[in-house]
Amino acid sequence: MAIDTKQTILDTAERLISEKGIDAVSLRLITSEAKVNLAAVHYHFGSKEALVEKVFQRRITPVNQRRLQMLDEAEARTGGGPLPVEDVLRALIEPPIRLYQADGEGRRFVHMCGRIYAEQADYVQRIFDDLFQDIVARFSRAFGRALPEVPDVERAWRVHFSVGAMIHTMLDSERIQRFSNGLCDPSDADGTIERMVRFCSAGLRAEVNEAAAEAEPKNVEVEQ
Amino acid sequence: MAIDTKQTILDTAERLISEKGIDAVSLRLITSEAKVNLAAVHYHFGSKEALVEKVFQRRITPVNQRRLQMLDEAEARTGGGPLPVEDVLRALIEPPIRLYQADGEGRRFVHMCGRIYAEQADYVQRIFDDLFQDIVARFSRAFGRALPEVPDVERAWRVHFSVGAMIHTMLDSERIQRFSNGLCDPSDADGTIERMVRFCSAGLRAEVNEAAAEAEPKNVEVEQ
DNA sequence: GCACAATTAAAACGTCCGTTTGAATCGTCT
DNA sequence: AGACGATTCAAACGGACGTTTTAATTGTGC
Repeated sequence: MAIDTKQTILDTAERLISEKGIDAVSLRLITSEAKVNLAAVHYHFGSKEALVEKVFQRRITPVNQRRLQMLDEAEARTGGGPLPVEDVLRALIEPPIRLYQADGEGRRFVHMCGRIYAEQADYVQRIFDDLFQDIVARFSRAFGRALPEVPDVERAWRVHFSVGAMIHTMLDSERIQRFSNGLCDPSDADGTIERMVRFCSAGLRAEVNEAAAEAEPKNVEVEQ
Repeated sequence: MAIDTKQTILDTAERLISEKGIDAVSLRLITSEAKVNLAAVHYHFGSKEALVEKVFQRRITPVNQRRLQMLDEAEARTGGGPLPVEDVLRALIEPPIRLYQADGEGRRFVHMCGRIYAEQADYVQRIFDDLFQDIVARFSRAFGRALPEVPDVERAWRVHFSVGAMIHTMLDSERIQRFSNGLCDPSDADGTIERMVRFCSAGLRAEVNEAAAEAEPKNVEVEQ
């Protein structure tokens, strides 16, 4: 049946890509493990690129929807008052990390997400940027509201660092277990989320280094 | 002349890998841009893997030496007293980031470093782990000395987050320029370093969430 | 039950890859 | 000058890849 073939390909591709990366996984490997014909990928998806996009989009869409929903809820909770930066961070971090704990499927996706973010191929970058355009815009504004006392430049850098901590944890959650001699348990989603929120909120709210801030005001062209 | 060929291959490979990633760069591309014969790679290096290792090792070795040297200096400065976490962070972060500002070569290497760290192939992971074994050990101890009040588990997580911020900045330094509409200048090494140190030190020193810390003490097997 | 579209199947296509081969060339020393 | 190791070169090898083609099979509406 068609739907089963399509689903099986998607599931198998997701699993293999999350384990090995996009380049290292051939269509022949995917189709042989999925027990479907090699040509089925092109029949159902058109190309490997389109398959990769579908695999990624299928999972990231609900994650990003949940992110926006949590941000909406956080903003609704505050009314017009100050927006706690912890809430913004949680909205950004919790949906993907929570998946890691959920089941094997979720864990696979989180790995794949990190892998894809780190991927260098142009078409992957394009897929990524397309799917994250709204998220970037909404969260940039939210962090601005949550941290009005932090200058724009500093805030942009610190959000960048926070995203780095998140991506790195998603991509490399096993490495921390190895490097910490098993002390840290990356499958503890609640703990991971709370620790990351704690770490990033402290970093985001740190006092601004005045010396560095004053050294900055050379005119910077704002593009686009 | 032999040395020139070898150097040219190394330089060209470094440039191309930093731009496109390992998998996306073929030996044919490297040798054609370097204007040397295809077989020269195998003559001088033995294999593509060995070339990649050499390319990476050539640059990372002095970086890691400088890191250890800065850590030594920081520890010498304190005598037996408390070790400022900012000094440890600076020893970790400054050597690679400083390269970014230095010249085109350095910038290329920093990109490549981020790319390689994110690479999924097994042999790349092996190269990386080999070259970083000492660094991991020394810095783990240094962070322990600098943050005795932070429990081991929390500190391991926070160092992991800090490394994530660093890797992400090394890998994706252009993305912050784009996302911040040109506000942030990744070629300002001093600013980048100070901001990252500020961010990470605040995160590393944040108060430990007691609820999370108390939820933790299930017995965790320490492997190896 | 038949016609027709949707799907699956097997095989081949052309391309690019890392690697190897064997001869030609270069540099250096006697 | 001649010999010999070091290096360069053109060419080919075998394999893997994404994609395409063409035929067989299946499912569905009349």
